[in-house]
Amino acid sequence: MDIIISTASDEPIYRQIAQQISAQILRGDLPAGFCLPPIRTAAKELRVSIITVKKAWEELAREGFIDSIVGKGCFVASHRPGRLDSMRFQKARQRLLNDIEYCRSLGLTRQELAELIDELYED
Amino acid sequence: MDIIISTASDEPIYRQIAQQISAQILRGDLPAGFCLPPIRTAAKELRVSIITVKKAWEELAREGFIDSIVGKGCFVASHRPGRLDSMRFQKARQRLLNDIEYCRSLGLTRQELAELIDELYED
Amino acid sequence: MDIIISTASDEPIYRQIAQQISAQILRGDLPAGFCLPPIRTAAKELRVSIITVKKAWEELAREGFIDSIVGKGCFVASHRPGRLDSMRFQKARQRLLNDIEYCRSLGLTRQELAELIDELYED
Amino acid sequence: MDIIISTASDEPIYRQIAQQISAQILRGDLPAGFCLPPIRTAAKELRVSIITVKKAWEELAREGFIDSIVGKGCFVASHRPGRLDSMRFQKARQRLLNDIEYCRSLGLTRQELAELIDELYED
DNA sequence: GTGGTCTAGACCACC
DNA sequence: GTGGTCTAGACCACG
Repeated sequence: MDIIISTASDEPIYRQIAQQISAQILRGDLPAGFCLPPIRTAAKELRVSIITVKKAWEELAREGFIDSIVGKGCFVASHRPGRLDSMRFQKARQRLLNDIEYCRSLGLTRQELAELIDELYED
Repeated sequence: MDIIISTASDEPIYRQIAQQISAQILRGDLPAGFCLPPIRTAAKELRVSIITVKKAWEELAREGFIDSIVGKGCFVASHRPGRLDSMRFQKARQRLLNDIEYCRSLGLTRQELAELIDELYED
Repeated sequence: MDIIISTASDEPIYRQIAQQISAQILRGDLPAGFCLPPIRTAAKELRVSIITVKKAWEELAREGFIDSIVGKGCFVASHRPGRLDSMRFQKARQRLLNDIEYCRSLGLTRQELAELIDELYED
Repeated sequence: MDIIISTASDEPIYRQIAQQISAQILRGDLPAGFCLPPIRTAAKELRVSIITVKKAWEELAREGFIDSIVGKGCFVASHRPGRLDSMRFQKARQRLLNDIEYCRSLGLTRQELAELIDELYED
């Protein structure tokens, strides 16, 4: 449960949770078959409502990241080889698409954009 | 009023308007002193509520892009040389920050990120 | 709001609602652009919790049947021609698949199955 | 014990077991008087909890497919001639009823339904 | 013990 | 007014 919640963010809490867990799965930190903590436990640990955790788990199940089995728990789903990697790029692409377009509408050249991103990547 | 509104987007309408106008100012399409149309006119042309346009104008004024003069209208603010350019980068930086971090959490290397951005910049 | 809820059914209420509305859309009874009643109104009319209606609306939005616009309402989405018809068959196929297999495991011949279905179609 | 269990299915495990055994009885694969394995043995073989097998056996007994004799075991019940066959159709009818109605609500004609079933029966 | 559903009631941003 | 999120607390079926 390596999750950081920011109440300041405009991203809803349940989505923050889902995104961070899906990122962990995509990175390979959570292997297939791994059992997520029960929603009640996770809720207590993250200091949020059970329902908020449940919404996050639901989103993960809907996107195919986990399988939820009543009475047993929620488990990281297994994917065919290479699938995770392509999803990783797809997710990144989705997220970046609008921003790149926005930067272009700002008149940034390709060169300027590349430099900006390099600077930000360092943190 | 070269503005495209998408009701499907999750970005609120007033913010879509404000962003597109600020981008036009930053690009230099709207010069300092340019008079924005009155909110009622803009609302009619964009087919949105007056209150929506008002919020957009307010956001632009808050960010210092326009000055509102009671009884006369809203005018594009003038900036000292180089200021617009630095704002352009600041806006882009703000927008990209979270997403670059997300891409890093996905495990993308600097190289992979650069390639992805290049690909997206082409459209 | 031509919806019948059966508390006896093992199908959850929110899913009964979603299925009946999606069926109405697929049949063409609810045209593209049609505005669904607000969740509070629908909840009152159907005598269920607001949340139950919301879950139904969410499911419909997730499946692309409706678009939900904050502050305005939920509207039947438009589809390209022929799309609704193919979805109609896809939905039916999904639903029947398991049952046909079950009937086969029961040893029903194709002929017996056809007769049974004919009988049931009449009600 | 020719039984396949899918934890992914939304059908509870005990019901999957009961359905597959009842199908075997209805098909005549398990003759009257046949002795089912003791629940502990079955549980071990199927890799499920004892309580799950117990529930499956109970369901079968409730439906009249088996008789449970304390201290001796569970035996496939005997039926008067023709009874099994009528039960076979009754089971199929039960299962198909809701789905045929759903297909009708989708606006499928009798003809379309028949073609769809034919297609699915082939697998 | 687990997840799934349903409930009531609150606050928020947007239009 | 609208939908979106978060809250607390209940009951159920399943294993």
